[in-house]
Amino acid sequence: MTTVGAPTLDEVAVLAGVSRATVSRVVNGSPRVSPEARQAVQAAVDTLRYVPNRMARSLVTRRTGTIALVLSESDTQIFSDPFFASIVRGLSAHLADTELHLVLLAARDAREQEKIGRYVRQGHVDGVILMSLHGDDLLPDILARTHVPVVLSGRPLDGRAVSFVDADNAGGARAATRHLLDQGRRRVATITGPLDMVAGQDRYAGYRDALEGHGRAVDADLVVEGDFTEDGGLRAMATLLERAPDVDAVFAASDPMAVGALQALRAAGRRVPDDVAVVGFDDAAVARACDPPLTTVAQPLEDMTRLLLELLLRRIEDGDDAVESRVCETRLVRRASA
Amino acid sequence: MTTVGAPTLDEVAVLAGVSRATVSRVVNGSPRVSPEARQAVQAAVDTLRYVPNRMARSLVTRRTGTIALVLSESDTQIFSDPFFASIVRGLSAHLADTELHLVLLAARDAREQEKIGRYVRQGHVDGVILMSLHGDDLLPDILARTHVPVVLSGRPLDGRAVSFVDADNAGGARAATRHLLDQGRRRVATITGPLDMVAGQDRYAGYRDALEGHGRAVDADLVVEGDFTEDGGLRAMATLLERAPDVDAVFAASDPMAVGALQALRAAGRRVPDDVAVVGFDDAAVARACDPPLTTVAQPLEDMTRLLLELLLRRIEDGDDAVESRVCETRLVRRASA
DNA sequence: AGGACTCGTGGAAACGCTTCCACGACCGCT
DNA sequence: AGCGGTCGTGGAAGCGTTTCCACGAGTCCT
Repeated sequence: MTTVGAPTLDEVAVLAGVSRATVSRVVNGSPRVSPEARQAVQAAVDTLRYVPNRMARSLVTRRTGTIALVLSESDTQIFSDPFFASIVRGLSAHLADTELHLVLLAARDAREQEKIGRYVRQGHVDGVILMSLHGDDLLPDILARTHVPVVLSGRPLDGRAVSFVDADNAGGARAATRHLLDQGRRRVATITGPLDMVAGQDRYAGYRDALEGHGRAVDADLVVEGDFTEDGGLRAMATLLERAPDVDAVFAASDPMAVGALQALRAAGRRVPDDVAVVGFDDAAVARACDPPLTTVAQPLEDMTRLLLELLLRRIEDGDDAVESRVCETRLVRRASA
Repeated sequence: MTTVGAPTLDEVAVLAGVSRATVSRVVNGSPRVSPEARQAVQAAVDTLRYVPNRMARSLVTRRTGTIALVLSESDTQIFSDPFFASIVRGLSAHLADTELHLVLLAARDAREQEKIGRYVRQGHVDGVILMSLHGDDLLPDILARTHVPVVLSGRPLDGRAVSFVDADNAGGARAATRHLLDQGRRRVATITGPLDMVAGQDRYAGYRDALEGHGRAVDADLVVEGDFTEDGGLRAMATLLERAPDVDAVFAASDPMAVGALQALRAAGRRVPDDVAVVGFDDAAVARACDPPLTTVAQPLEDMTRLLLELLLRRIEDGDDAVESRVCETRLVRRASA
């Protein structure tokens, strides 16, 4: 028994003068161990710097102690979205005092998605949280075949039966648009998200709802599709100003796009909110920092990440396939831009 | 032998009418298998949808087939840095046709860093690539104790003996600054990166070098510390304009900061490059897209990620502790901003 | 024709852990 | 005093692989 590699349970057992079984019990915090034995084992663990071998443990427990957040985005662009960063932060925070680890997996194309599928099927993780689904996304199907619990961040596009947690995107967009209409704005435009994404669709639907609720028709000139990025927002606003110079309000489906719109408006010499009112979505940090500060729609990120984890962990624990989902209320945050 | 869980080697063996050993051999592509046996096994694998259990395999091979990219950044802010996204993209691309998986691990505080240390020590990964080190970073020490191969993206701050791959930051900054001086600019400022990061320090050092090479002293009024973000760049440029209204050139240590500077300059009514020339660093996508397009310093990302992987994989294969490092040349890309 | 190969194959040990089961020792009760 | 309990403990089986070793059947040489 040389001490070349990492120390094993046996070595600890020998040093502590007990059996492997007892060491295992101590390491796993079983109550059925005498104080003396426990202490001897602890000492041995410390002097040997023993760390259980995860592979060996997983082989018998069928648990890895890690869950994956998988991002399926053609571009690596998603990284720059503050919403994504918030989700990561929220999940990490909730996991902080558990022994569950969070790993991020990114797939840019179909090949990488297949690779992630293999990774999951091979048993590297206990469950996965899936984010950012475009219309043509293969991952839900790939993962469904793995029999590993999955919960989506965001409603699935095709209404399939999976667990998910989402914000009330339509409701938030409706509130935002209504806020603009209630101010007496006559030409309320929108910069939508990508319309092959649910969040893009739902926020656009909310915009339409609000308009129709005020007895207005949707004017195609006032709708431009964006891509959730600041740069996309800038370009979209420029297009809008060209197509409809009389625009006096705009609902951008994300804060970065709203910030981009702000820049385009400044470049065009329009004052915000006097000439054009702007509302964003997400209540990202940038919404507070920009000039003027953005009126925006806040999502309860704390709650959403907690629910995401609750749903996933319950499915992992119980091993059932019950699908369950939650939709969280949004809140309009009024600042200077509208 | 019920088929409740995932199928095992045994089940495949029985179905194919061979032994476990043979199945293992064909699954692992050993040449010492007869064509008939191979075919029978393949068929069985296909009908059973057999996927080897990674835990069991790792237990004996001591390999997990995954490497980690760990990000140690107090903020989740690093996600929004295009340089980070490029590294991820490069690594994924190089790994695409291997069976090695890349997972991302993020640590925001000391506690999460310890947790990552445990994750690694438990044997979840074969090696780690460590990114974005601040001065007070604990991770190199934590990881050193795990005996898992580590290579740093970026020179270590304290000159410790570890493998790393870095761009010639000082050289790039020197070239950028020289480019400005050679145009006859008299008041060349810099917006530095965080000075507790190596990239921040080295790029600042290159700026000083170039200045001194031209027989100029560094003017403290012309040096403002930024944080690599666009917003930080905007604020820094504003400070610069206030402290030194006669500034006629600025070297920003990252493209996002340069873009921020561009905005501040536009807001202040300065023309670029006529009144003030601007040079960035990284040659991010945004450098091409902004107005005017940025002159910037390109790093050979393709090479850097390839080297990162080469160094790491060699250490994994050979199991040696040889430290080795590479510094890659940068290249000045001239566009309209300077 | 017989020995020395190579080649494909299967049995079995090993990887490091958890957990079932059995077994003594001790307790408090009747 | 004897009996049923609880409690702490150790032995051993088992998780799904890989891989060493041995073995029989060919093949090729002298």
